Amino acid sequence: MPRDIFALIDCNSFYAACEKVFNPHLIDKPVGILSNNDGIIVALSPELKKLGISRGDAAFKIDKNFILKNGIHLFSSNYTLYGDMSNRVMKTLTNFSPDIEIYSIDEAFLSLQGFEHLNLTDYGRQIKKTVWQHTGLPVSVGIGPTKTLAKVANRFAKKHPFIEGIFDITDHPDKDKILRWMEVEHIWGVGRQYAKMLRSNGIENAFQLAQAPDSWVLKKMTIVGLRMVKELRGISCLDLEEDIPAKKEIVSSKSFGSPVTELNDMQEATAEYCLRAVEKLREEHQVASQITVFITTNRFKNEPQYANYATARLPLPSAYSPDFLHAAATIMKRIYRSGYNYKKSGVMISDIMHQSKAPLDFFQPCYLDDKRKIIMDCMDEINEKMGSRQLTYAACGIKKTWQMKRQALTPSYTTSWEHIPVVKAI
DNA sequence: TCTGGGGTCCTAGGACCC
DNA sequence: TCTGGGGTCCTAGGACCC
Repeated sequence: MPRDIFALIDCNSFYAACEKVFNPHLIDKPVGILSNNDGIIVALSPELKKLGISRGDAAFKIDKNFILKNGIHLFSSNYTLYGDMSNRVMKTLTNFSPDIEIYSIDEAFLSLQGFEHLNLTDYGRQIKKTVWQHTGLPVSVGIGPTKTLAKVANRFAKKHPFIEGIFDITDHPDKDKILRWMEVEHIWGVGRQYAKMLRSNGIENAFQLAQAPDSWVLKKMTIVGLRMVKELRGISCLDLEEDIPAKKEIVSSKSFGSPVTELNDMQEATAEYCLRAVEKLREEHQVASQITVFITTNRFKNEPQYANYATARLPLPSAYSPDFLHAAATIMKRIYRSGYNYKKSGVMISDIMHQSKAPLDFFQPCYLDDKRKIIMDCMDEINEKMGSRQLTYAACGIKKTWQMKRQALTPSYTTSWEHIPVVKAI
């Protein structure tokens, strides 16, 4: 069995880079992308990082004069745009290997097994160049015998401009040195808690972690941690996952643009999230029979706090929006208490199965067995063509005082005819 | 004034059954 | 005084990822 070879391709500052593609005057400018409700910075261009801004900083805390003086541009997050750009990147990557795992919106693993006769660093360079030509997005390429080492190589490539964004750690003479350079908190699979634990046990970098005894790692970090440590040693434990597994739960939740106090508003907002969740369910051709609704106040505020949730089961698995809207409204009535400033609500759909496996029932209307599916398909099609929520339910309300703030949203350049960029002859 | 949203996996412990 | 033990299923909580 030949050993595995993985490449991890990762877009640099993805959200900020997407904005720059369609706003060329932003190139070399500090750009930041905001979370929902324009609350915090979730993505930043290198130029913004250099000014001392970090992921997680509150947007309003950045001084207005500082923004003007440094030519900083902050945008609301435009997931429609980023999702579409992501598809273009992934489509390009499929030209470079038949085996691809789309790991996140801005990352993919490729298997390069069978490509060993090539100079893989050159191949990585070709990948980078092609993605740039097709999309205008810069990527980094890390190559290694395990996914975890490919991640290490990718980070090394990103942090060392002189190697131009491509690094192959396989059989590299400085491998140990690089593992020593890799601090534990940056290893894939080590988060805040584990990093703290490891450091308090004198383990500060990937090299030291790779030396730790199996039994100790197993005890402290479960089987997941042990797999990761083996991968650092060059033993591949994580396979490429090419088939996108069916979702086991679907969540839709959002913070409100401003605090909500009334039951009616809570129900409307939650109906909106519920609708989105069931839409996602239908996109995957699935049905579900369980719904959970949760609500919470703002835990950062010094005021009375309340959080609650409850679950309901549908008599039969369904993907018919009104089934879920009805259940959600009933749950909300049960868990809502007046006298609080609510910050957020959400809907989780679980107990999911493919629609072809849904049981039928002679005595009750079933999703696939009557007009319900036809109505849903029709609604989805109209909304797809005419813009989302052209056709919706009154349960979602009209005033929508709770709607999130997005004051600096860029156009949907690639997915809306109205927003498509126009080239003008001068 | 702010502090996102959407997922997965693993483990421990309780309920229940035989 | 002693009050099994093993298996399965479910849930909550904790860790991680982007």
